[in-house]
Amino acid sequence: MSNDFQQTLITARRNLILDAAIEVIAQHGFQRTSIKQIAKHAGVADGTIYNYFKNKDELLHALVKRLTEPEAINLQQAQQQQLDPQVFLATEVQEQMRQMQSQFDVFRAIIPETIVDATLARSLYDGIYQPVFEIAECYLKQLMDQGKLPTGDPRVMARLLIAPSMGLLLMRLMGDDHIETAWESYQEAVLKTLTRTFLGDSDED
Amino acid sequence: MSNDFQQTLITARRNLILDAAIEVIAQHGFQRTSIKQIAKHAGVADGTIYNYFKNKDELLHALVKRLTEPEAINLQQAQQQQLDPQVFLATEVQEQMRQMQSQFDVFRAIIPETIVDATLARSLYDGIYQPVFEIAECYLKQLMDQGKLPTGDPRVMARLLIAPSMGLLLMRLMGDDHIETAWESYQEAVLKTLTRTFLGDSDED
Amino acid sequence: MSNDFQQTLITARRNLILDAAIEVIAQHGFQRTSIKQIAKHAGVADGTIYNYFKNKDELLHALVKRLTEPEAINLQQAQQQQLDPQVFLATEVQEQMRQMQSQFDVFRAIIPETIVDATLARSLYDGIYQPVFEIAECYLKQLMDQGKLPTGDPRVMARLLIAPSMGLLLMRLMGDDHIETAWESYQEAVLKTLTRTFLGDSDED
Amino acid sequence: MSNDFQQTLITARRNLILDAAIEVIAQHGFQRTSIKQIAKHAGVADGTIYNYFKNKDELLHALVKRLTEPEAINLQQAQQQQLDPQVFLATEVQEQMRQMQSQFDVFRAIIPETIVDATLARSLYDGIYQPVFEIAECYLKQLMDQGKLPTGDPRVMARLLIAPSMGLLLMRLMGDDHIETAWESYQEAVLKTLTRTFLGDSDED
DNA sequence: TATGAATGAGAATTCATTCAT
DNA sequence: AATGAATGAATTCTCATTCAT
Repeated sequence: MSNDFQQTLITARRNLILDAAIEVIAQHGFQRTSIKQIAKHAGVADGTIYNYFKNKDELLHALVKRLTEPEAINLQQAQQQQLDPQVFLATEVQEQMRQMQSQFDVFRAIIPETIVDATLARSLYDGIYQPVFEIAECYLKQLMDQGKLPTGDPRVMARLLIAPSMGLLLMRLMGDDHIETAWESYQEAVLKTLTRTFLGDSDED
Repeated sequence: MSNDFQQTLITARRNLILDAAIEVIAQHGFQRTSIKQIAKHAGVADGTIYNYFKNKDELLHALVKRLTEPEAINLQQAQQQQLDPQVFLATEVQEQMRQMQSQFDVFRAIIPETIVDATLARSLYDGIYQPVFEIAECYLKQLMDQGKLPTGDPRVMARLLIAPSMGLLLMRLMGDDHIETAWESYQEAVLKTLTRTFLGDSDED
Repeated sequence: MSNDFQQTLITARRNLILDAAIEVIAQHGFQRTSIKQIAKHAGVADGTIYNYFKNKDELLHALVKRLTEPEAINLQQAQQQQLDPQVFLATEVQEQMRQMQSQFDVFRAIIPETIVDATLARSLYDGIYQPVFEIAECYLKQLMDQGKLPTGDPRVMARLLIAPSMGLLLMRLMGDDHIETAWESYQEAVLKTLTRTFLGDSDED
Repeated sequence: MSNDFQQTLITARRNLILDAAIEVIAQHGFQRTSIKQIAKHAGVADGTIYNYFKNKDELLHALVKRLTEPEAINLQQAQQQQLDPQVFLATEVQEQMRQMQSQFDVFRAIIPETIVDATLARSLYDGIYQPVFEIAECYLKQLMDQGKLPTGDPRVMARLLIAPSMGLLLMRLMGDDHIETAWESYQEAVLKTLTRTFLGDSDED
């Protein structure tokens, strides 16, 4: 009883620290952010952070984990339904870009380290992109088999499906103001181009 | 005379250090790479590096500068010629991806810091992407005016032109093996999809 | 009544903690052992330890105290009896070495700190060695007066009486396997040499 | 040339740091002594110490090494000469106790950690005591074979040879003032008792 | 009384930078 | 110009101790 409550408190505090960490790290970068800064921002003592995370690196891994875990659900649903190609594409892309938008600071905090630390990269990759690839590859194969798509390497095509949004993310991370400001327009635009690319010259406005 | 020779020597040594820096930084990341490591890899003493660069950060800026300066040439050429749209696209994309391939380690070294340091990002952006955007935007406007392209925001479209290769770069940086291995196939594939997107269902090889 | 019972409980728990402390400290050394480790080993919470000991150092002093207090009895007995020299020697040495054997972990826990902390050293010295010295000095003087022993400084001789067993203890603490394994043989051997030294070329079994 | 000189300087500074370390550590104990204290005492910056020793523990190992290396010479000599038993004993004991006296602070610094850290103990043991034991055991066997000594386990006897001086060292480490003050008398006294023990009721003063 | 999360002082260690040679 | 030892600020992390529950 009190145990459950305790657990809730602990989880809450853990998340508090993670949220604080995201903000500061997104601003200054992981390596340039000290535990002291994170602690101060979270309103706790330095040592407290070590009650929740084994070390500074673990904090980053926890960020990746928190990012990858709950979102997975959305994908599973997409997988189970036998979707109309158009809907499939839309769902997939929208979901990707919606997450990039809502979790932008997390990506900003994580991605630079991800490029530098293979373990972290693998963690993020396995958590977010691998599943998408698998679904996409599977789906694309179906389309090819049904003759709705010209034959090609599904691995390549799956990656091309993700590439535009990833590219926009990277450019935004590198400070592209227009992408930052007009993210939603890009969301639409990407969907449009992908539709055209993968489903032929479709009829749209 | 002796002065010129001196200058050449100095430039050579500077580049020696930069090349060493790229290798080590690409492997371990900028923050995790110490001046000592770079110096050792370059075969000079720690202090020597400070004869060529004001401080560690300057080294990174020098990398960006060296990356942006000579390559600009390729773009200028593209700009001056009144190109056939198909050729324009091909040239642009190929050039982008060729550079990403040949300078991969530089990108690996630079980009994580770029995401974290706005000044650096600006430097890279202004040096590499802004010019491309300007040319592309300008070119796309022409196409629209000529009715060869449906109307749309040229800023968005220009960025969509770059996005796929940027996305592939990011995924490769994050350790995607297939992209690393089959970069050339992706180069072709990107060109194909962009052609289809921007120039309609074109005739492919 | 309930008070007495309470007191017993408290003493029991105190000893529980001390016993746990001995085990962990003997294994890792006092400074390298954290309160957390001791608490865990004792099956109590960190804070609980502070209900029984003012601070970490007090725990060590308590160990010394517990070691010195009850054992004193054995000495008193030795003192009161007018012993045959041979028996005196035997009793004294056996008792020393028996205690070293049975309380080895305590010595292992205490002695390193004892060397470093004068107060602690004094505590142990006054509790264990001083009394022995006093008895021994007194006894040796008697023997000299009776001409049974060549004249000499009783302080020196008393210390020489203890030195061999102390030396063996130290060597064992430093990891001498043979001494650890064959402690009993050493007990005999020490007795034999001391007999020869202090009581002349005696008749041995 | 300049290289040799450099090397000398480096060795000198290393020894400067070691000497400073001995003084401070002997006073407060290794764990309670911070690198800062040692650096201050040595008149160098904190970081400088890490130019000479990989970490704090290495400093301790260096102390042991410096203690064990040069002294070994004395033993080798003893080994090669076919000594008169009396002379052998005297040399051995004197050497031991002379070293304990002259290097007392080193022992004070080292021994507590030695008890707590098996690796360190092994290092000291192998460096100082093992050689003595080997020589002594070998020598004692000879004596036994020649019938000059009653038969017994040479391992035990060798250790009994060392035990008294070790015991005195320990007692002195634990703050025994008389031993500290009258070390030389103890040196003589130990020799006398060992002579009596191992060589029979010898004729002396 | 017992608990164990929070605290923050203090320790070891790293490393960019300087500067005497 | 090149060197590399010295520096000390800054960082991560530990852990004795406290205190609200």
